[in-house]
Amino acid sequence: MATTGGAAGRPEKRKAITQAAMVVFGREGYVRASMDAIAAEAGVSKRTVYNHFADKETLFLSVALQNSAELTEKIRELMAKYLDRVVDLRQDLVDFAVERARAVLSAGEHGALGRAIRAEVANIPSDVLEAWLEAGPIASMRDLAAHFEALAERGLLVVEDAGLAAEQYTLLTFHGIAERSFWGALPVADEEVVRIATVGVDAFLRIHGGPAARG
Amino acid sequence: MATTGGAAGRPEKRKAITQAAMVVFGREGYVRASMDAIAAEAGVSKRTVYNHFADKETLFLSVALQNSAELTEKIRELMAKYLDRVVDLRQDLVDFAVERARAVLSAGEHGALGRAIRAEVANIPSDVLEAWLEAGPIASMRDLAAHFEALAERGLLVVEDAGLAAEQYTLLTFHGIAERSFWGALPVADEEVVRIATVGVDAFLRIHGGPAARG
DNA sequence: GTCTATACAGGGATAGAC
DNA sequence: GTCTATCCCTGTATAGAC
Repeated sequence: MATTGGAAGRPEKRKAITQAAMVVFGREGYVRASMDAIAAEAGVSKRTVYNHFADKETLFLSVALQNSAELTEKIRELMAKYLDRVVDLRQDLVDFAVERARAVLSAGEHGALGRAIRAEVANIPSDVLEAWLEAGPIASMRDLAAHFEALAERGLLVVEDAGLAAEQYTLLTFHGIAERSFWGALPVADEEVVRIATVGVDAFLRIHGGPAARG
Repeated sequence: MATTGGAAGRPEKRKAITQAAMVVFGREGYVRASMDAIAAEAGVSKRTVYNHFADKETLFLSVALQNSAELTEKIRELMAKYLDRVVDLRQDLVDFAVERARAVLSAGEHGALGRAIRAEVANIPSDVLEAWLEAGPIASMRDLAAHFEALAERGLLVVEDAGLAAEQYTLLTFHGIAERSFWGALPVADEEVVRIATVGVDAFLRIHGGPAARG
């Protein structure tokens, strides 16, 4: 399977194509999405799509990697906003959980494409899948672990293994929401998202809450 | 979308068709799977398949419901084995988590079809989806909650809300494994499954462990 | 010289006809 | 149980337009 896209043509067209591919792949899934529909969504001719990307699979893998990098960056910003200068740990952990769920599971380009990628995992070449994991979920988990380590140094958390704490926080908050919505395929009420995040954070703090967080 | 299958024809043929459909839908996913492949796998003619099921979608939804009921029953048996007469709570919770993950995420008929269903969630009519949830994940969660309530009465667990405890146990043990394997699409080493389950149970017991479980 | 528009070849799918 | 009508998709080719 080829994994690189061509480089010819105008860059603004290329951007329109990748953007359209995210929308259509996200909406229809890989198999159902047609190159005709992507070309139409991008407002370019199909020939132009094939001028930039060798074939359907190359286009898909390309936008998958791009999407995972963008999403990691977005989550990084959310961590900077909520976890860099923590004053109310519980509230900040809840807010971060809610906003992360919104970002990752949004019906918009990010969440929908992520679902399409997960559905195709068995058909993605392993080197590309590893690159996707590394640029996406693994990178975010590392970022979160680093923040938890900093919080532990302030006595707000007690963690032997910050990576493990990051995974448990993610399971208890994010995955509860992801499962309920089938990774964004079905809508979940906002109050429900907040409720799951709050309950999850409380459970997390029972495991890893530090002395400085009590009282 | 039709949701009922026809009733004509020999029952053993019908069973061969549903079995084959689980295998092929599980292996290929809904869109890629062809009715030809299902007929061949079942060892019947395609006409026979259409004689029992109106169309591809009807067949898929039918086996989805059947699969979820079977899986719920299997998990029920696992609970009876590990959670009915608990002597070593931690060990039994770990064993149940490992066996449940094996059952649900198995590469065989059960896990693979579950992945196909999850990938198609957005295209499944909501009444069928609700029936699937009710016969599957929701039923299992209720069963688990009932067991946790019994364990709480023995002082082995402390739970205000047994349903919540069941969900947190599931998140901390099962979903950690499900996520790592993309719901069974990728293999996960047996030791890794045991490790995740053990760490998850320890975290769960920090939240909900009762006085009778300590020492 | 890249883009649009369109048409076309080749393959495979569903669903129904015989 | 085979055979086939009809449709759709991928990827290429052939025109002309800015």
